[in-house]
Amino acid sequence: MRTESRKEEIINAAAILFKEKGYSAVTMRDLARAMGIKAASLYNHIQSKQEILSTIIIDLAEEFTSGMNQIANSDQNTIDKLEKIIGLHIDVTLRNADGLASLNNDWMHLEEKNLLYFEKMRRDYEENFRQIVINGVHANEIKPYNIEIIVFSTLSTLRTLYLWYPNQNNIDANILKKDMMSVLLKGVC
Amino acid sequence: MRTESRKEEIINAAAILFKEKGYSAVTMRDLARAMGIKAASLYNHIQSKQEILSTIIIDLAEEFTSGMNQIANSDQNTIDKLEKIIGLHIDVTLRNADGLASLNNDWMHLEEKNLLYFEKMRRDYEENFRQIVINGVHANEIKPYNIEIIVFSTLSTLRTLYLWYPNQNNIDANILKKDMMSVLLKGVC
DNA sequence: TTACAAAACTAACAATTGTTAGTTTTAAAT
DNA sequence: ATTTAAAACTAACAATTGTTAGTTTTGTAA
Repeated sequence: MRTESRKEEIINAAAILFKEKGYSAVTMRDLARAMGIKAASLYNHIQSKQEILSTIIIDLAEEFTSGMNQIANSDQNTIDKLEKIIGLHIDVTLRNADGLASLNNDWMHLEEKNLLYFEKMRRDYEENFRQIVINGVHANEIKPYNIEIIVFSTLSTLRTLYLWYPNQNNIDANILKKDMMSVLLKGVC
Repeated sequence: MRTESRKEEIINAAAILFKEKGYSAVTMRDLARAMGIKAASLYNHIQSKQEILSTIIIDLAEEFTSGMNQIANSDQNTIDKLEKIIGLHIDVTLRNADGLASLNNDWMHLEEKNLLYFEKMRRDYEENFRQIVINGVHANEIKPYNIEIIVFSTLSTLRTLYLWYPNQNNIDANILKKDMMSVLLKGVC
């Protein structure tokens, strides 16, 4: 197993702290304390607090972008695509739940350039999702409810997984995927 | 129409700023600038930055608590109760979407006493919700999926309404309630 | 043992933070 | 016109912020 570099250790520790209190409330001295070193020592490994944030968020956003593009460009039916999207969110959540907190709550603290890049990726992701739902309605695979409400309610659940899943002990990822499909698509009553 | 006091104006302005950047990233000078006065002048109306945050969050949490208690103690069937809960979230979101951002993202910055009070209200709210779902399953009104997944996916959507609803121009509240019921309960395919 | 790079340290900085004290302005009631 | 309370102001504070400069320690390869 690949041992993580000191820089990666710092970024992971930062993600945990950012999850607990948000980017702005975490000081470099907090982060240093969590690493067992002094704040100035962090700068042997990272360039700035901002670099930590953008690494966490942009890496995750690119992961979602890449995953979504593959799914959207595939020739599966709507239900299969939605299943793949749910799987994507569950996989990313399992691998990096802490980072997802920053992506969801601290993206607005990215500096200009990365902020624009992030916002474009998020817009594109949502647009891909919306098109899949629209196609599903046209193909009679999805009920003709208000598109925006379907997109919003589904995405809001998937985006919030990071808050919930780490607290559920031993729900197997595959069982979760199956149940999440049922609840999100087939309804509960 | 009741004119709002200067203190209420400050709290409303603060809620908007907290929504945009989070509690920790908003300075008293930011807030003063938004009000068109100097930072020190704010203290003629409020006691502290912390008081602003706790007013925003605790008022909203008590509103949810009171609404949920009425619903949980009523003798309606499960579906009607869920409909009332959805209505509660939509009503609160319509009235104070900005404040809900703080409730969702900045509750951890409450000081000890209010933090414990808030966490208890949130626990009780969730437990009430869970019991309603459990009773619904027993009464065969709700499909016997994993309870935690039903509770999580529904609540995550309702909690995130504040991000989405203000951006939808003129979706009537009653239509939204009806569609949200359909999507959350009857499924989309 | 020496050499060297990685990674820690101490000390300090300029800027920003929430907040206080004391004073002046504004506007309505007498 | 005078009084009074509300609401603004200026000036300053002590603490905390992200970050830099320069130095010392640590561990590994030659």
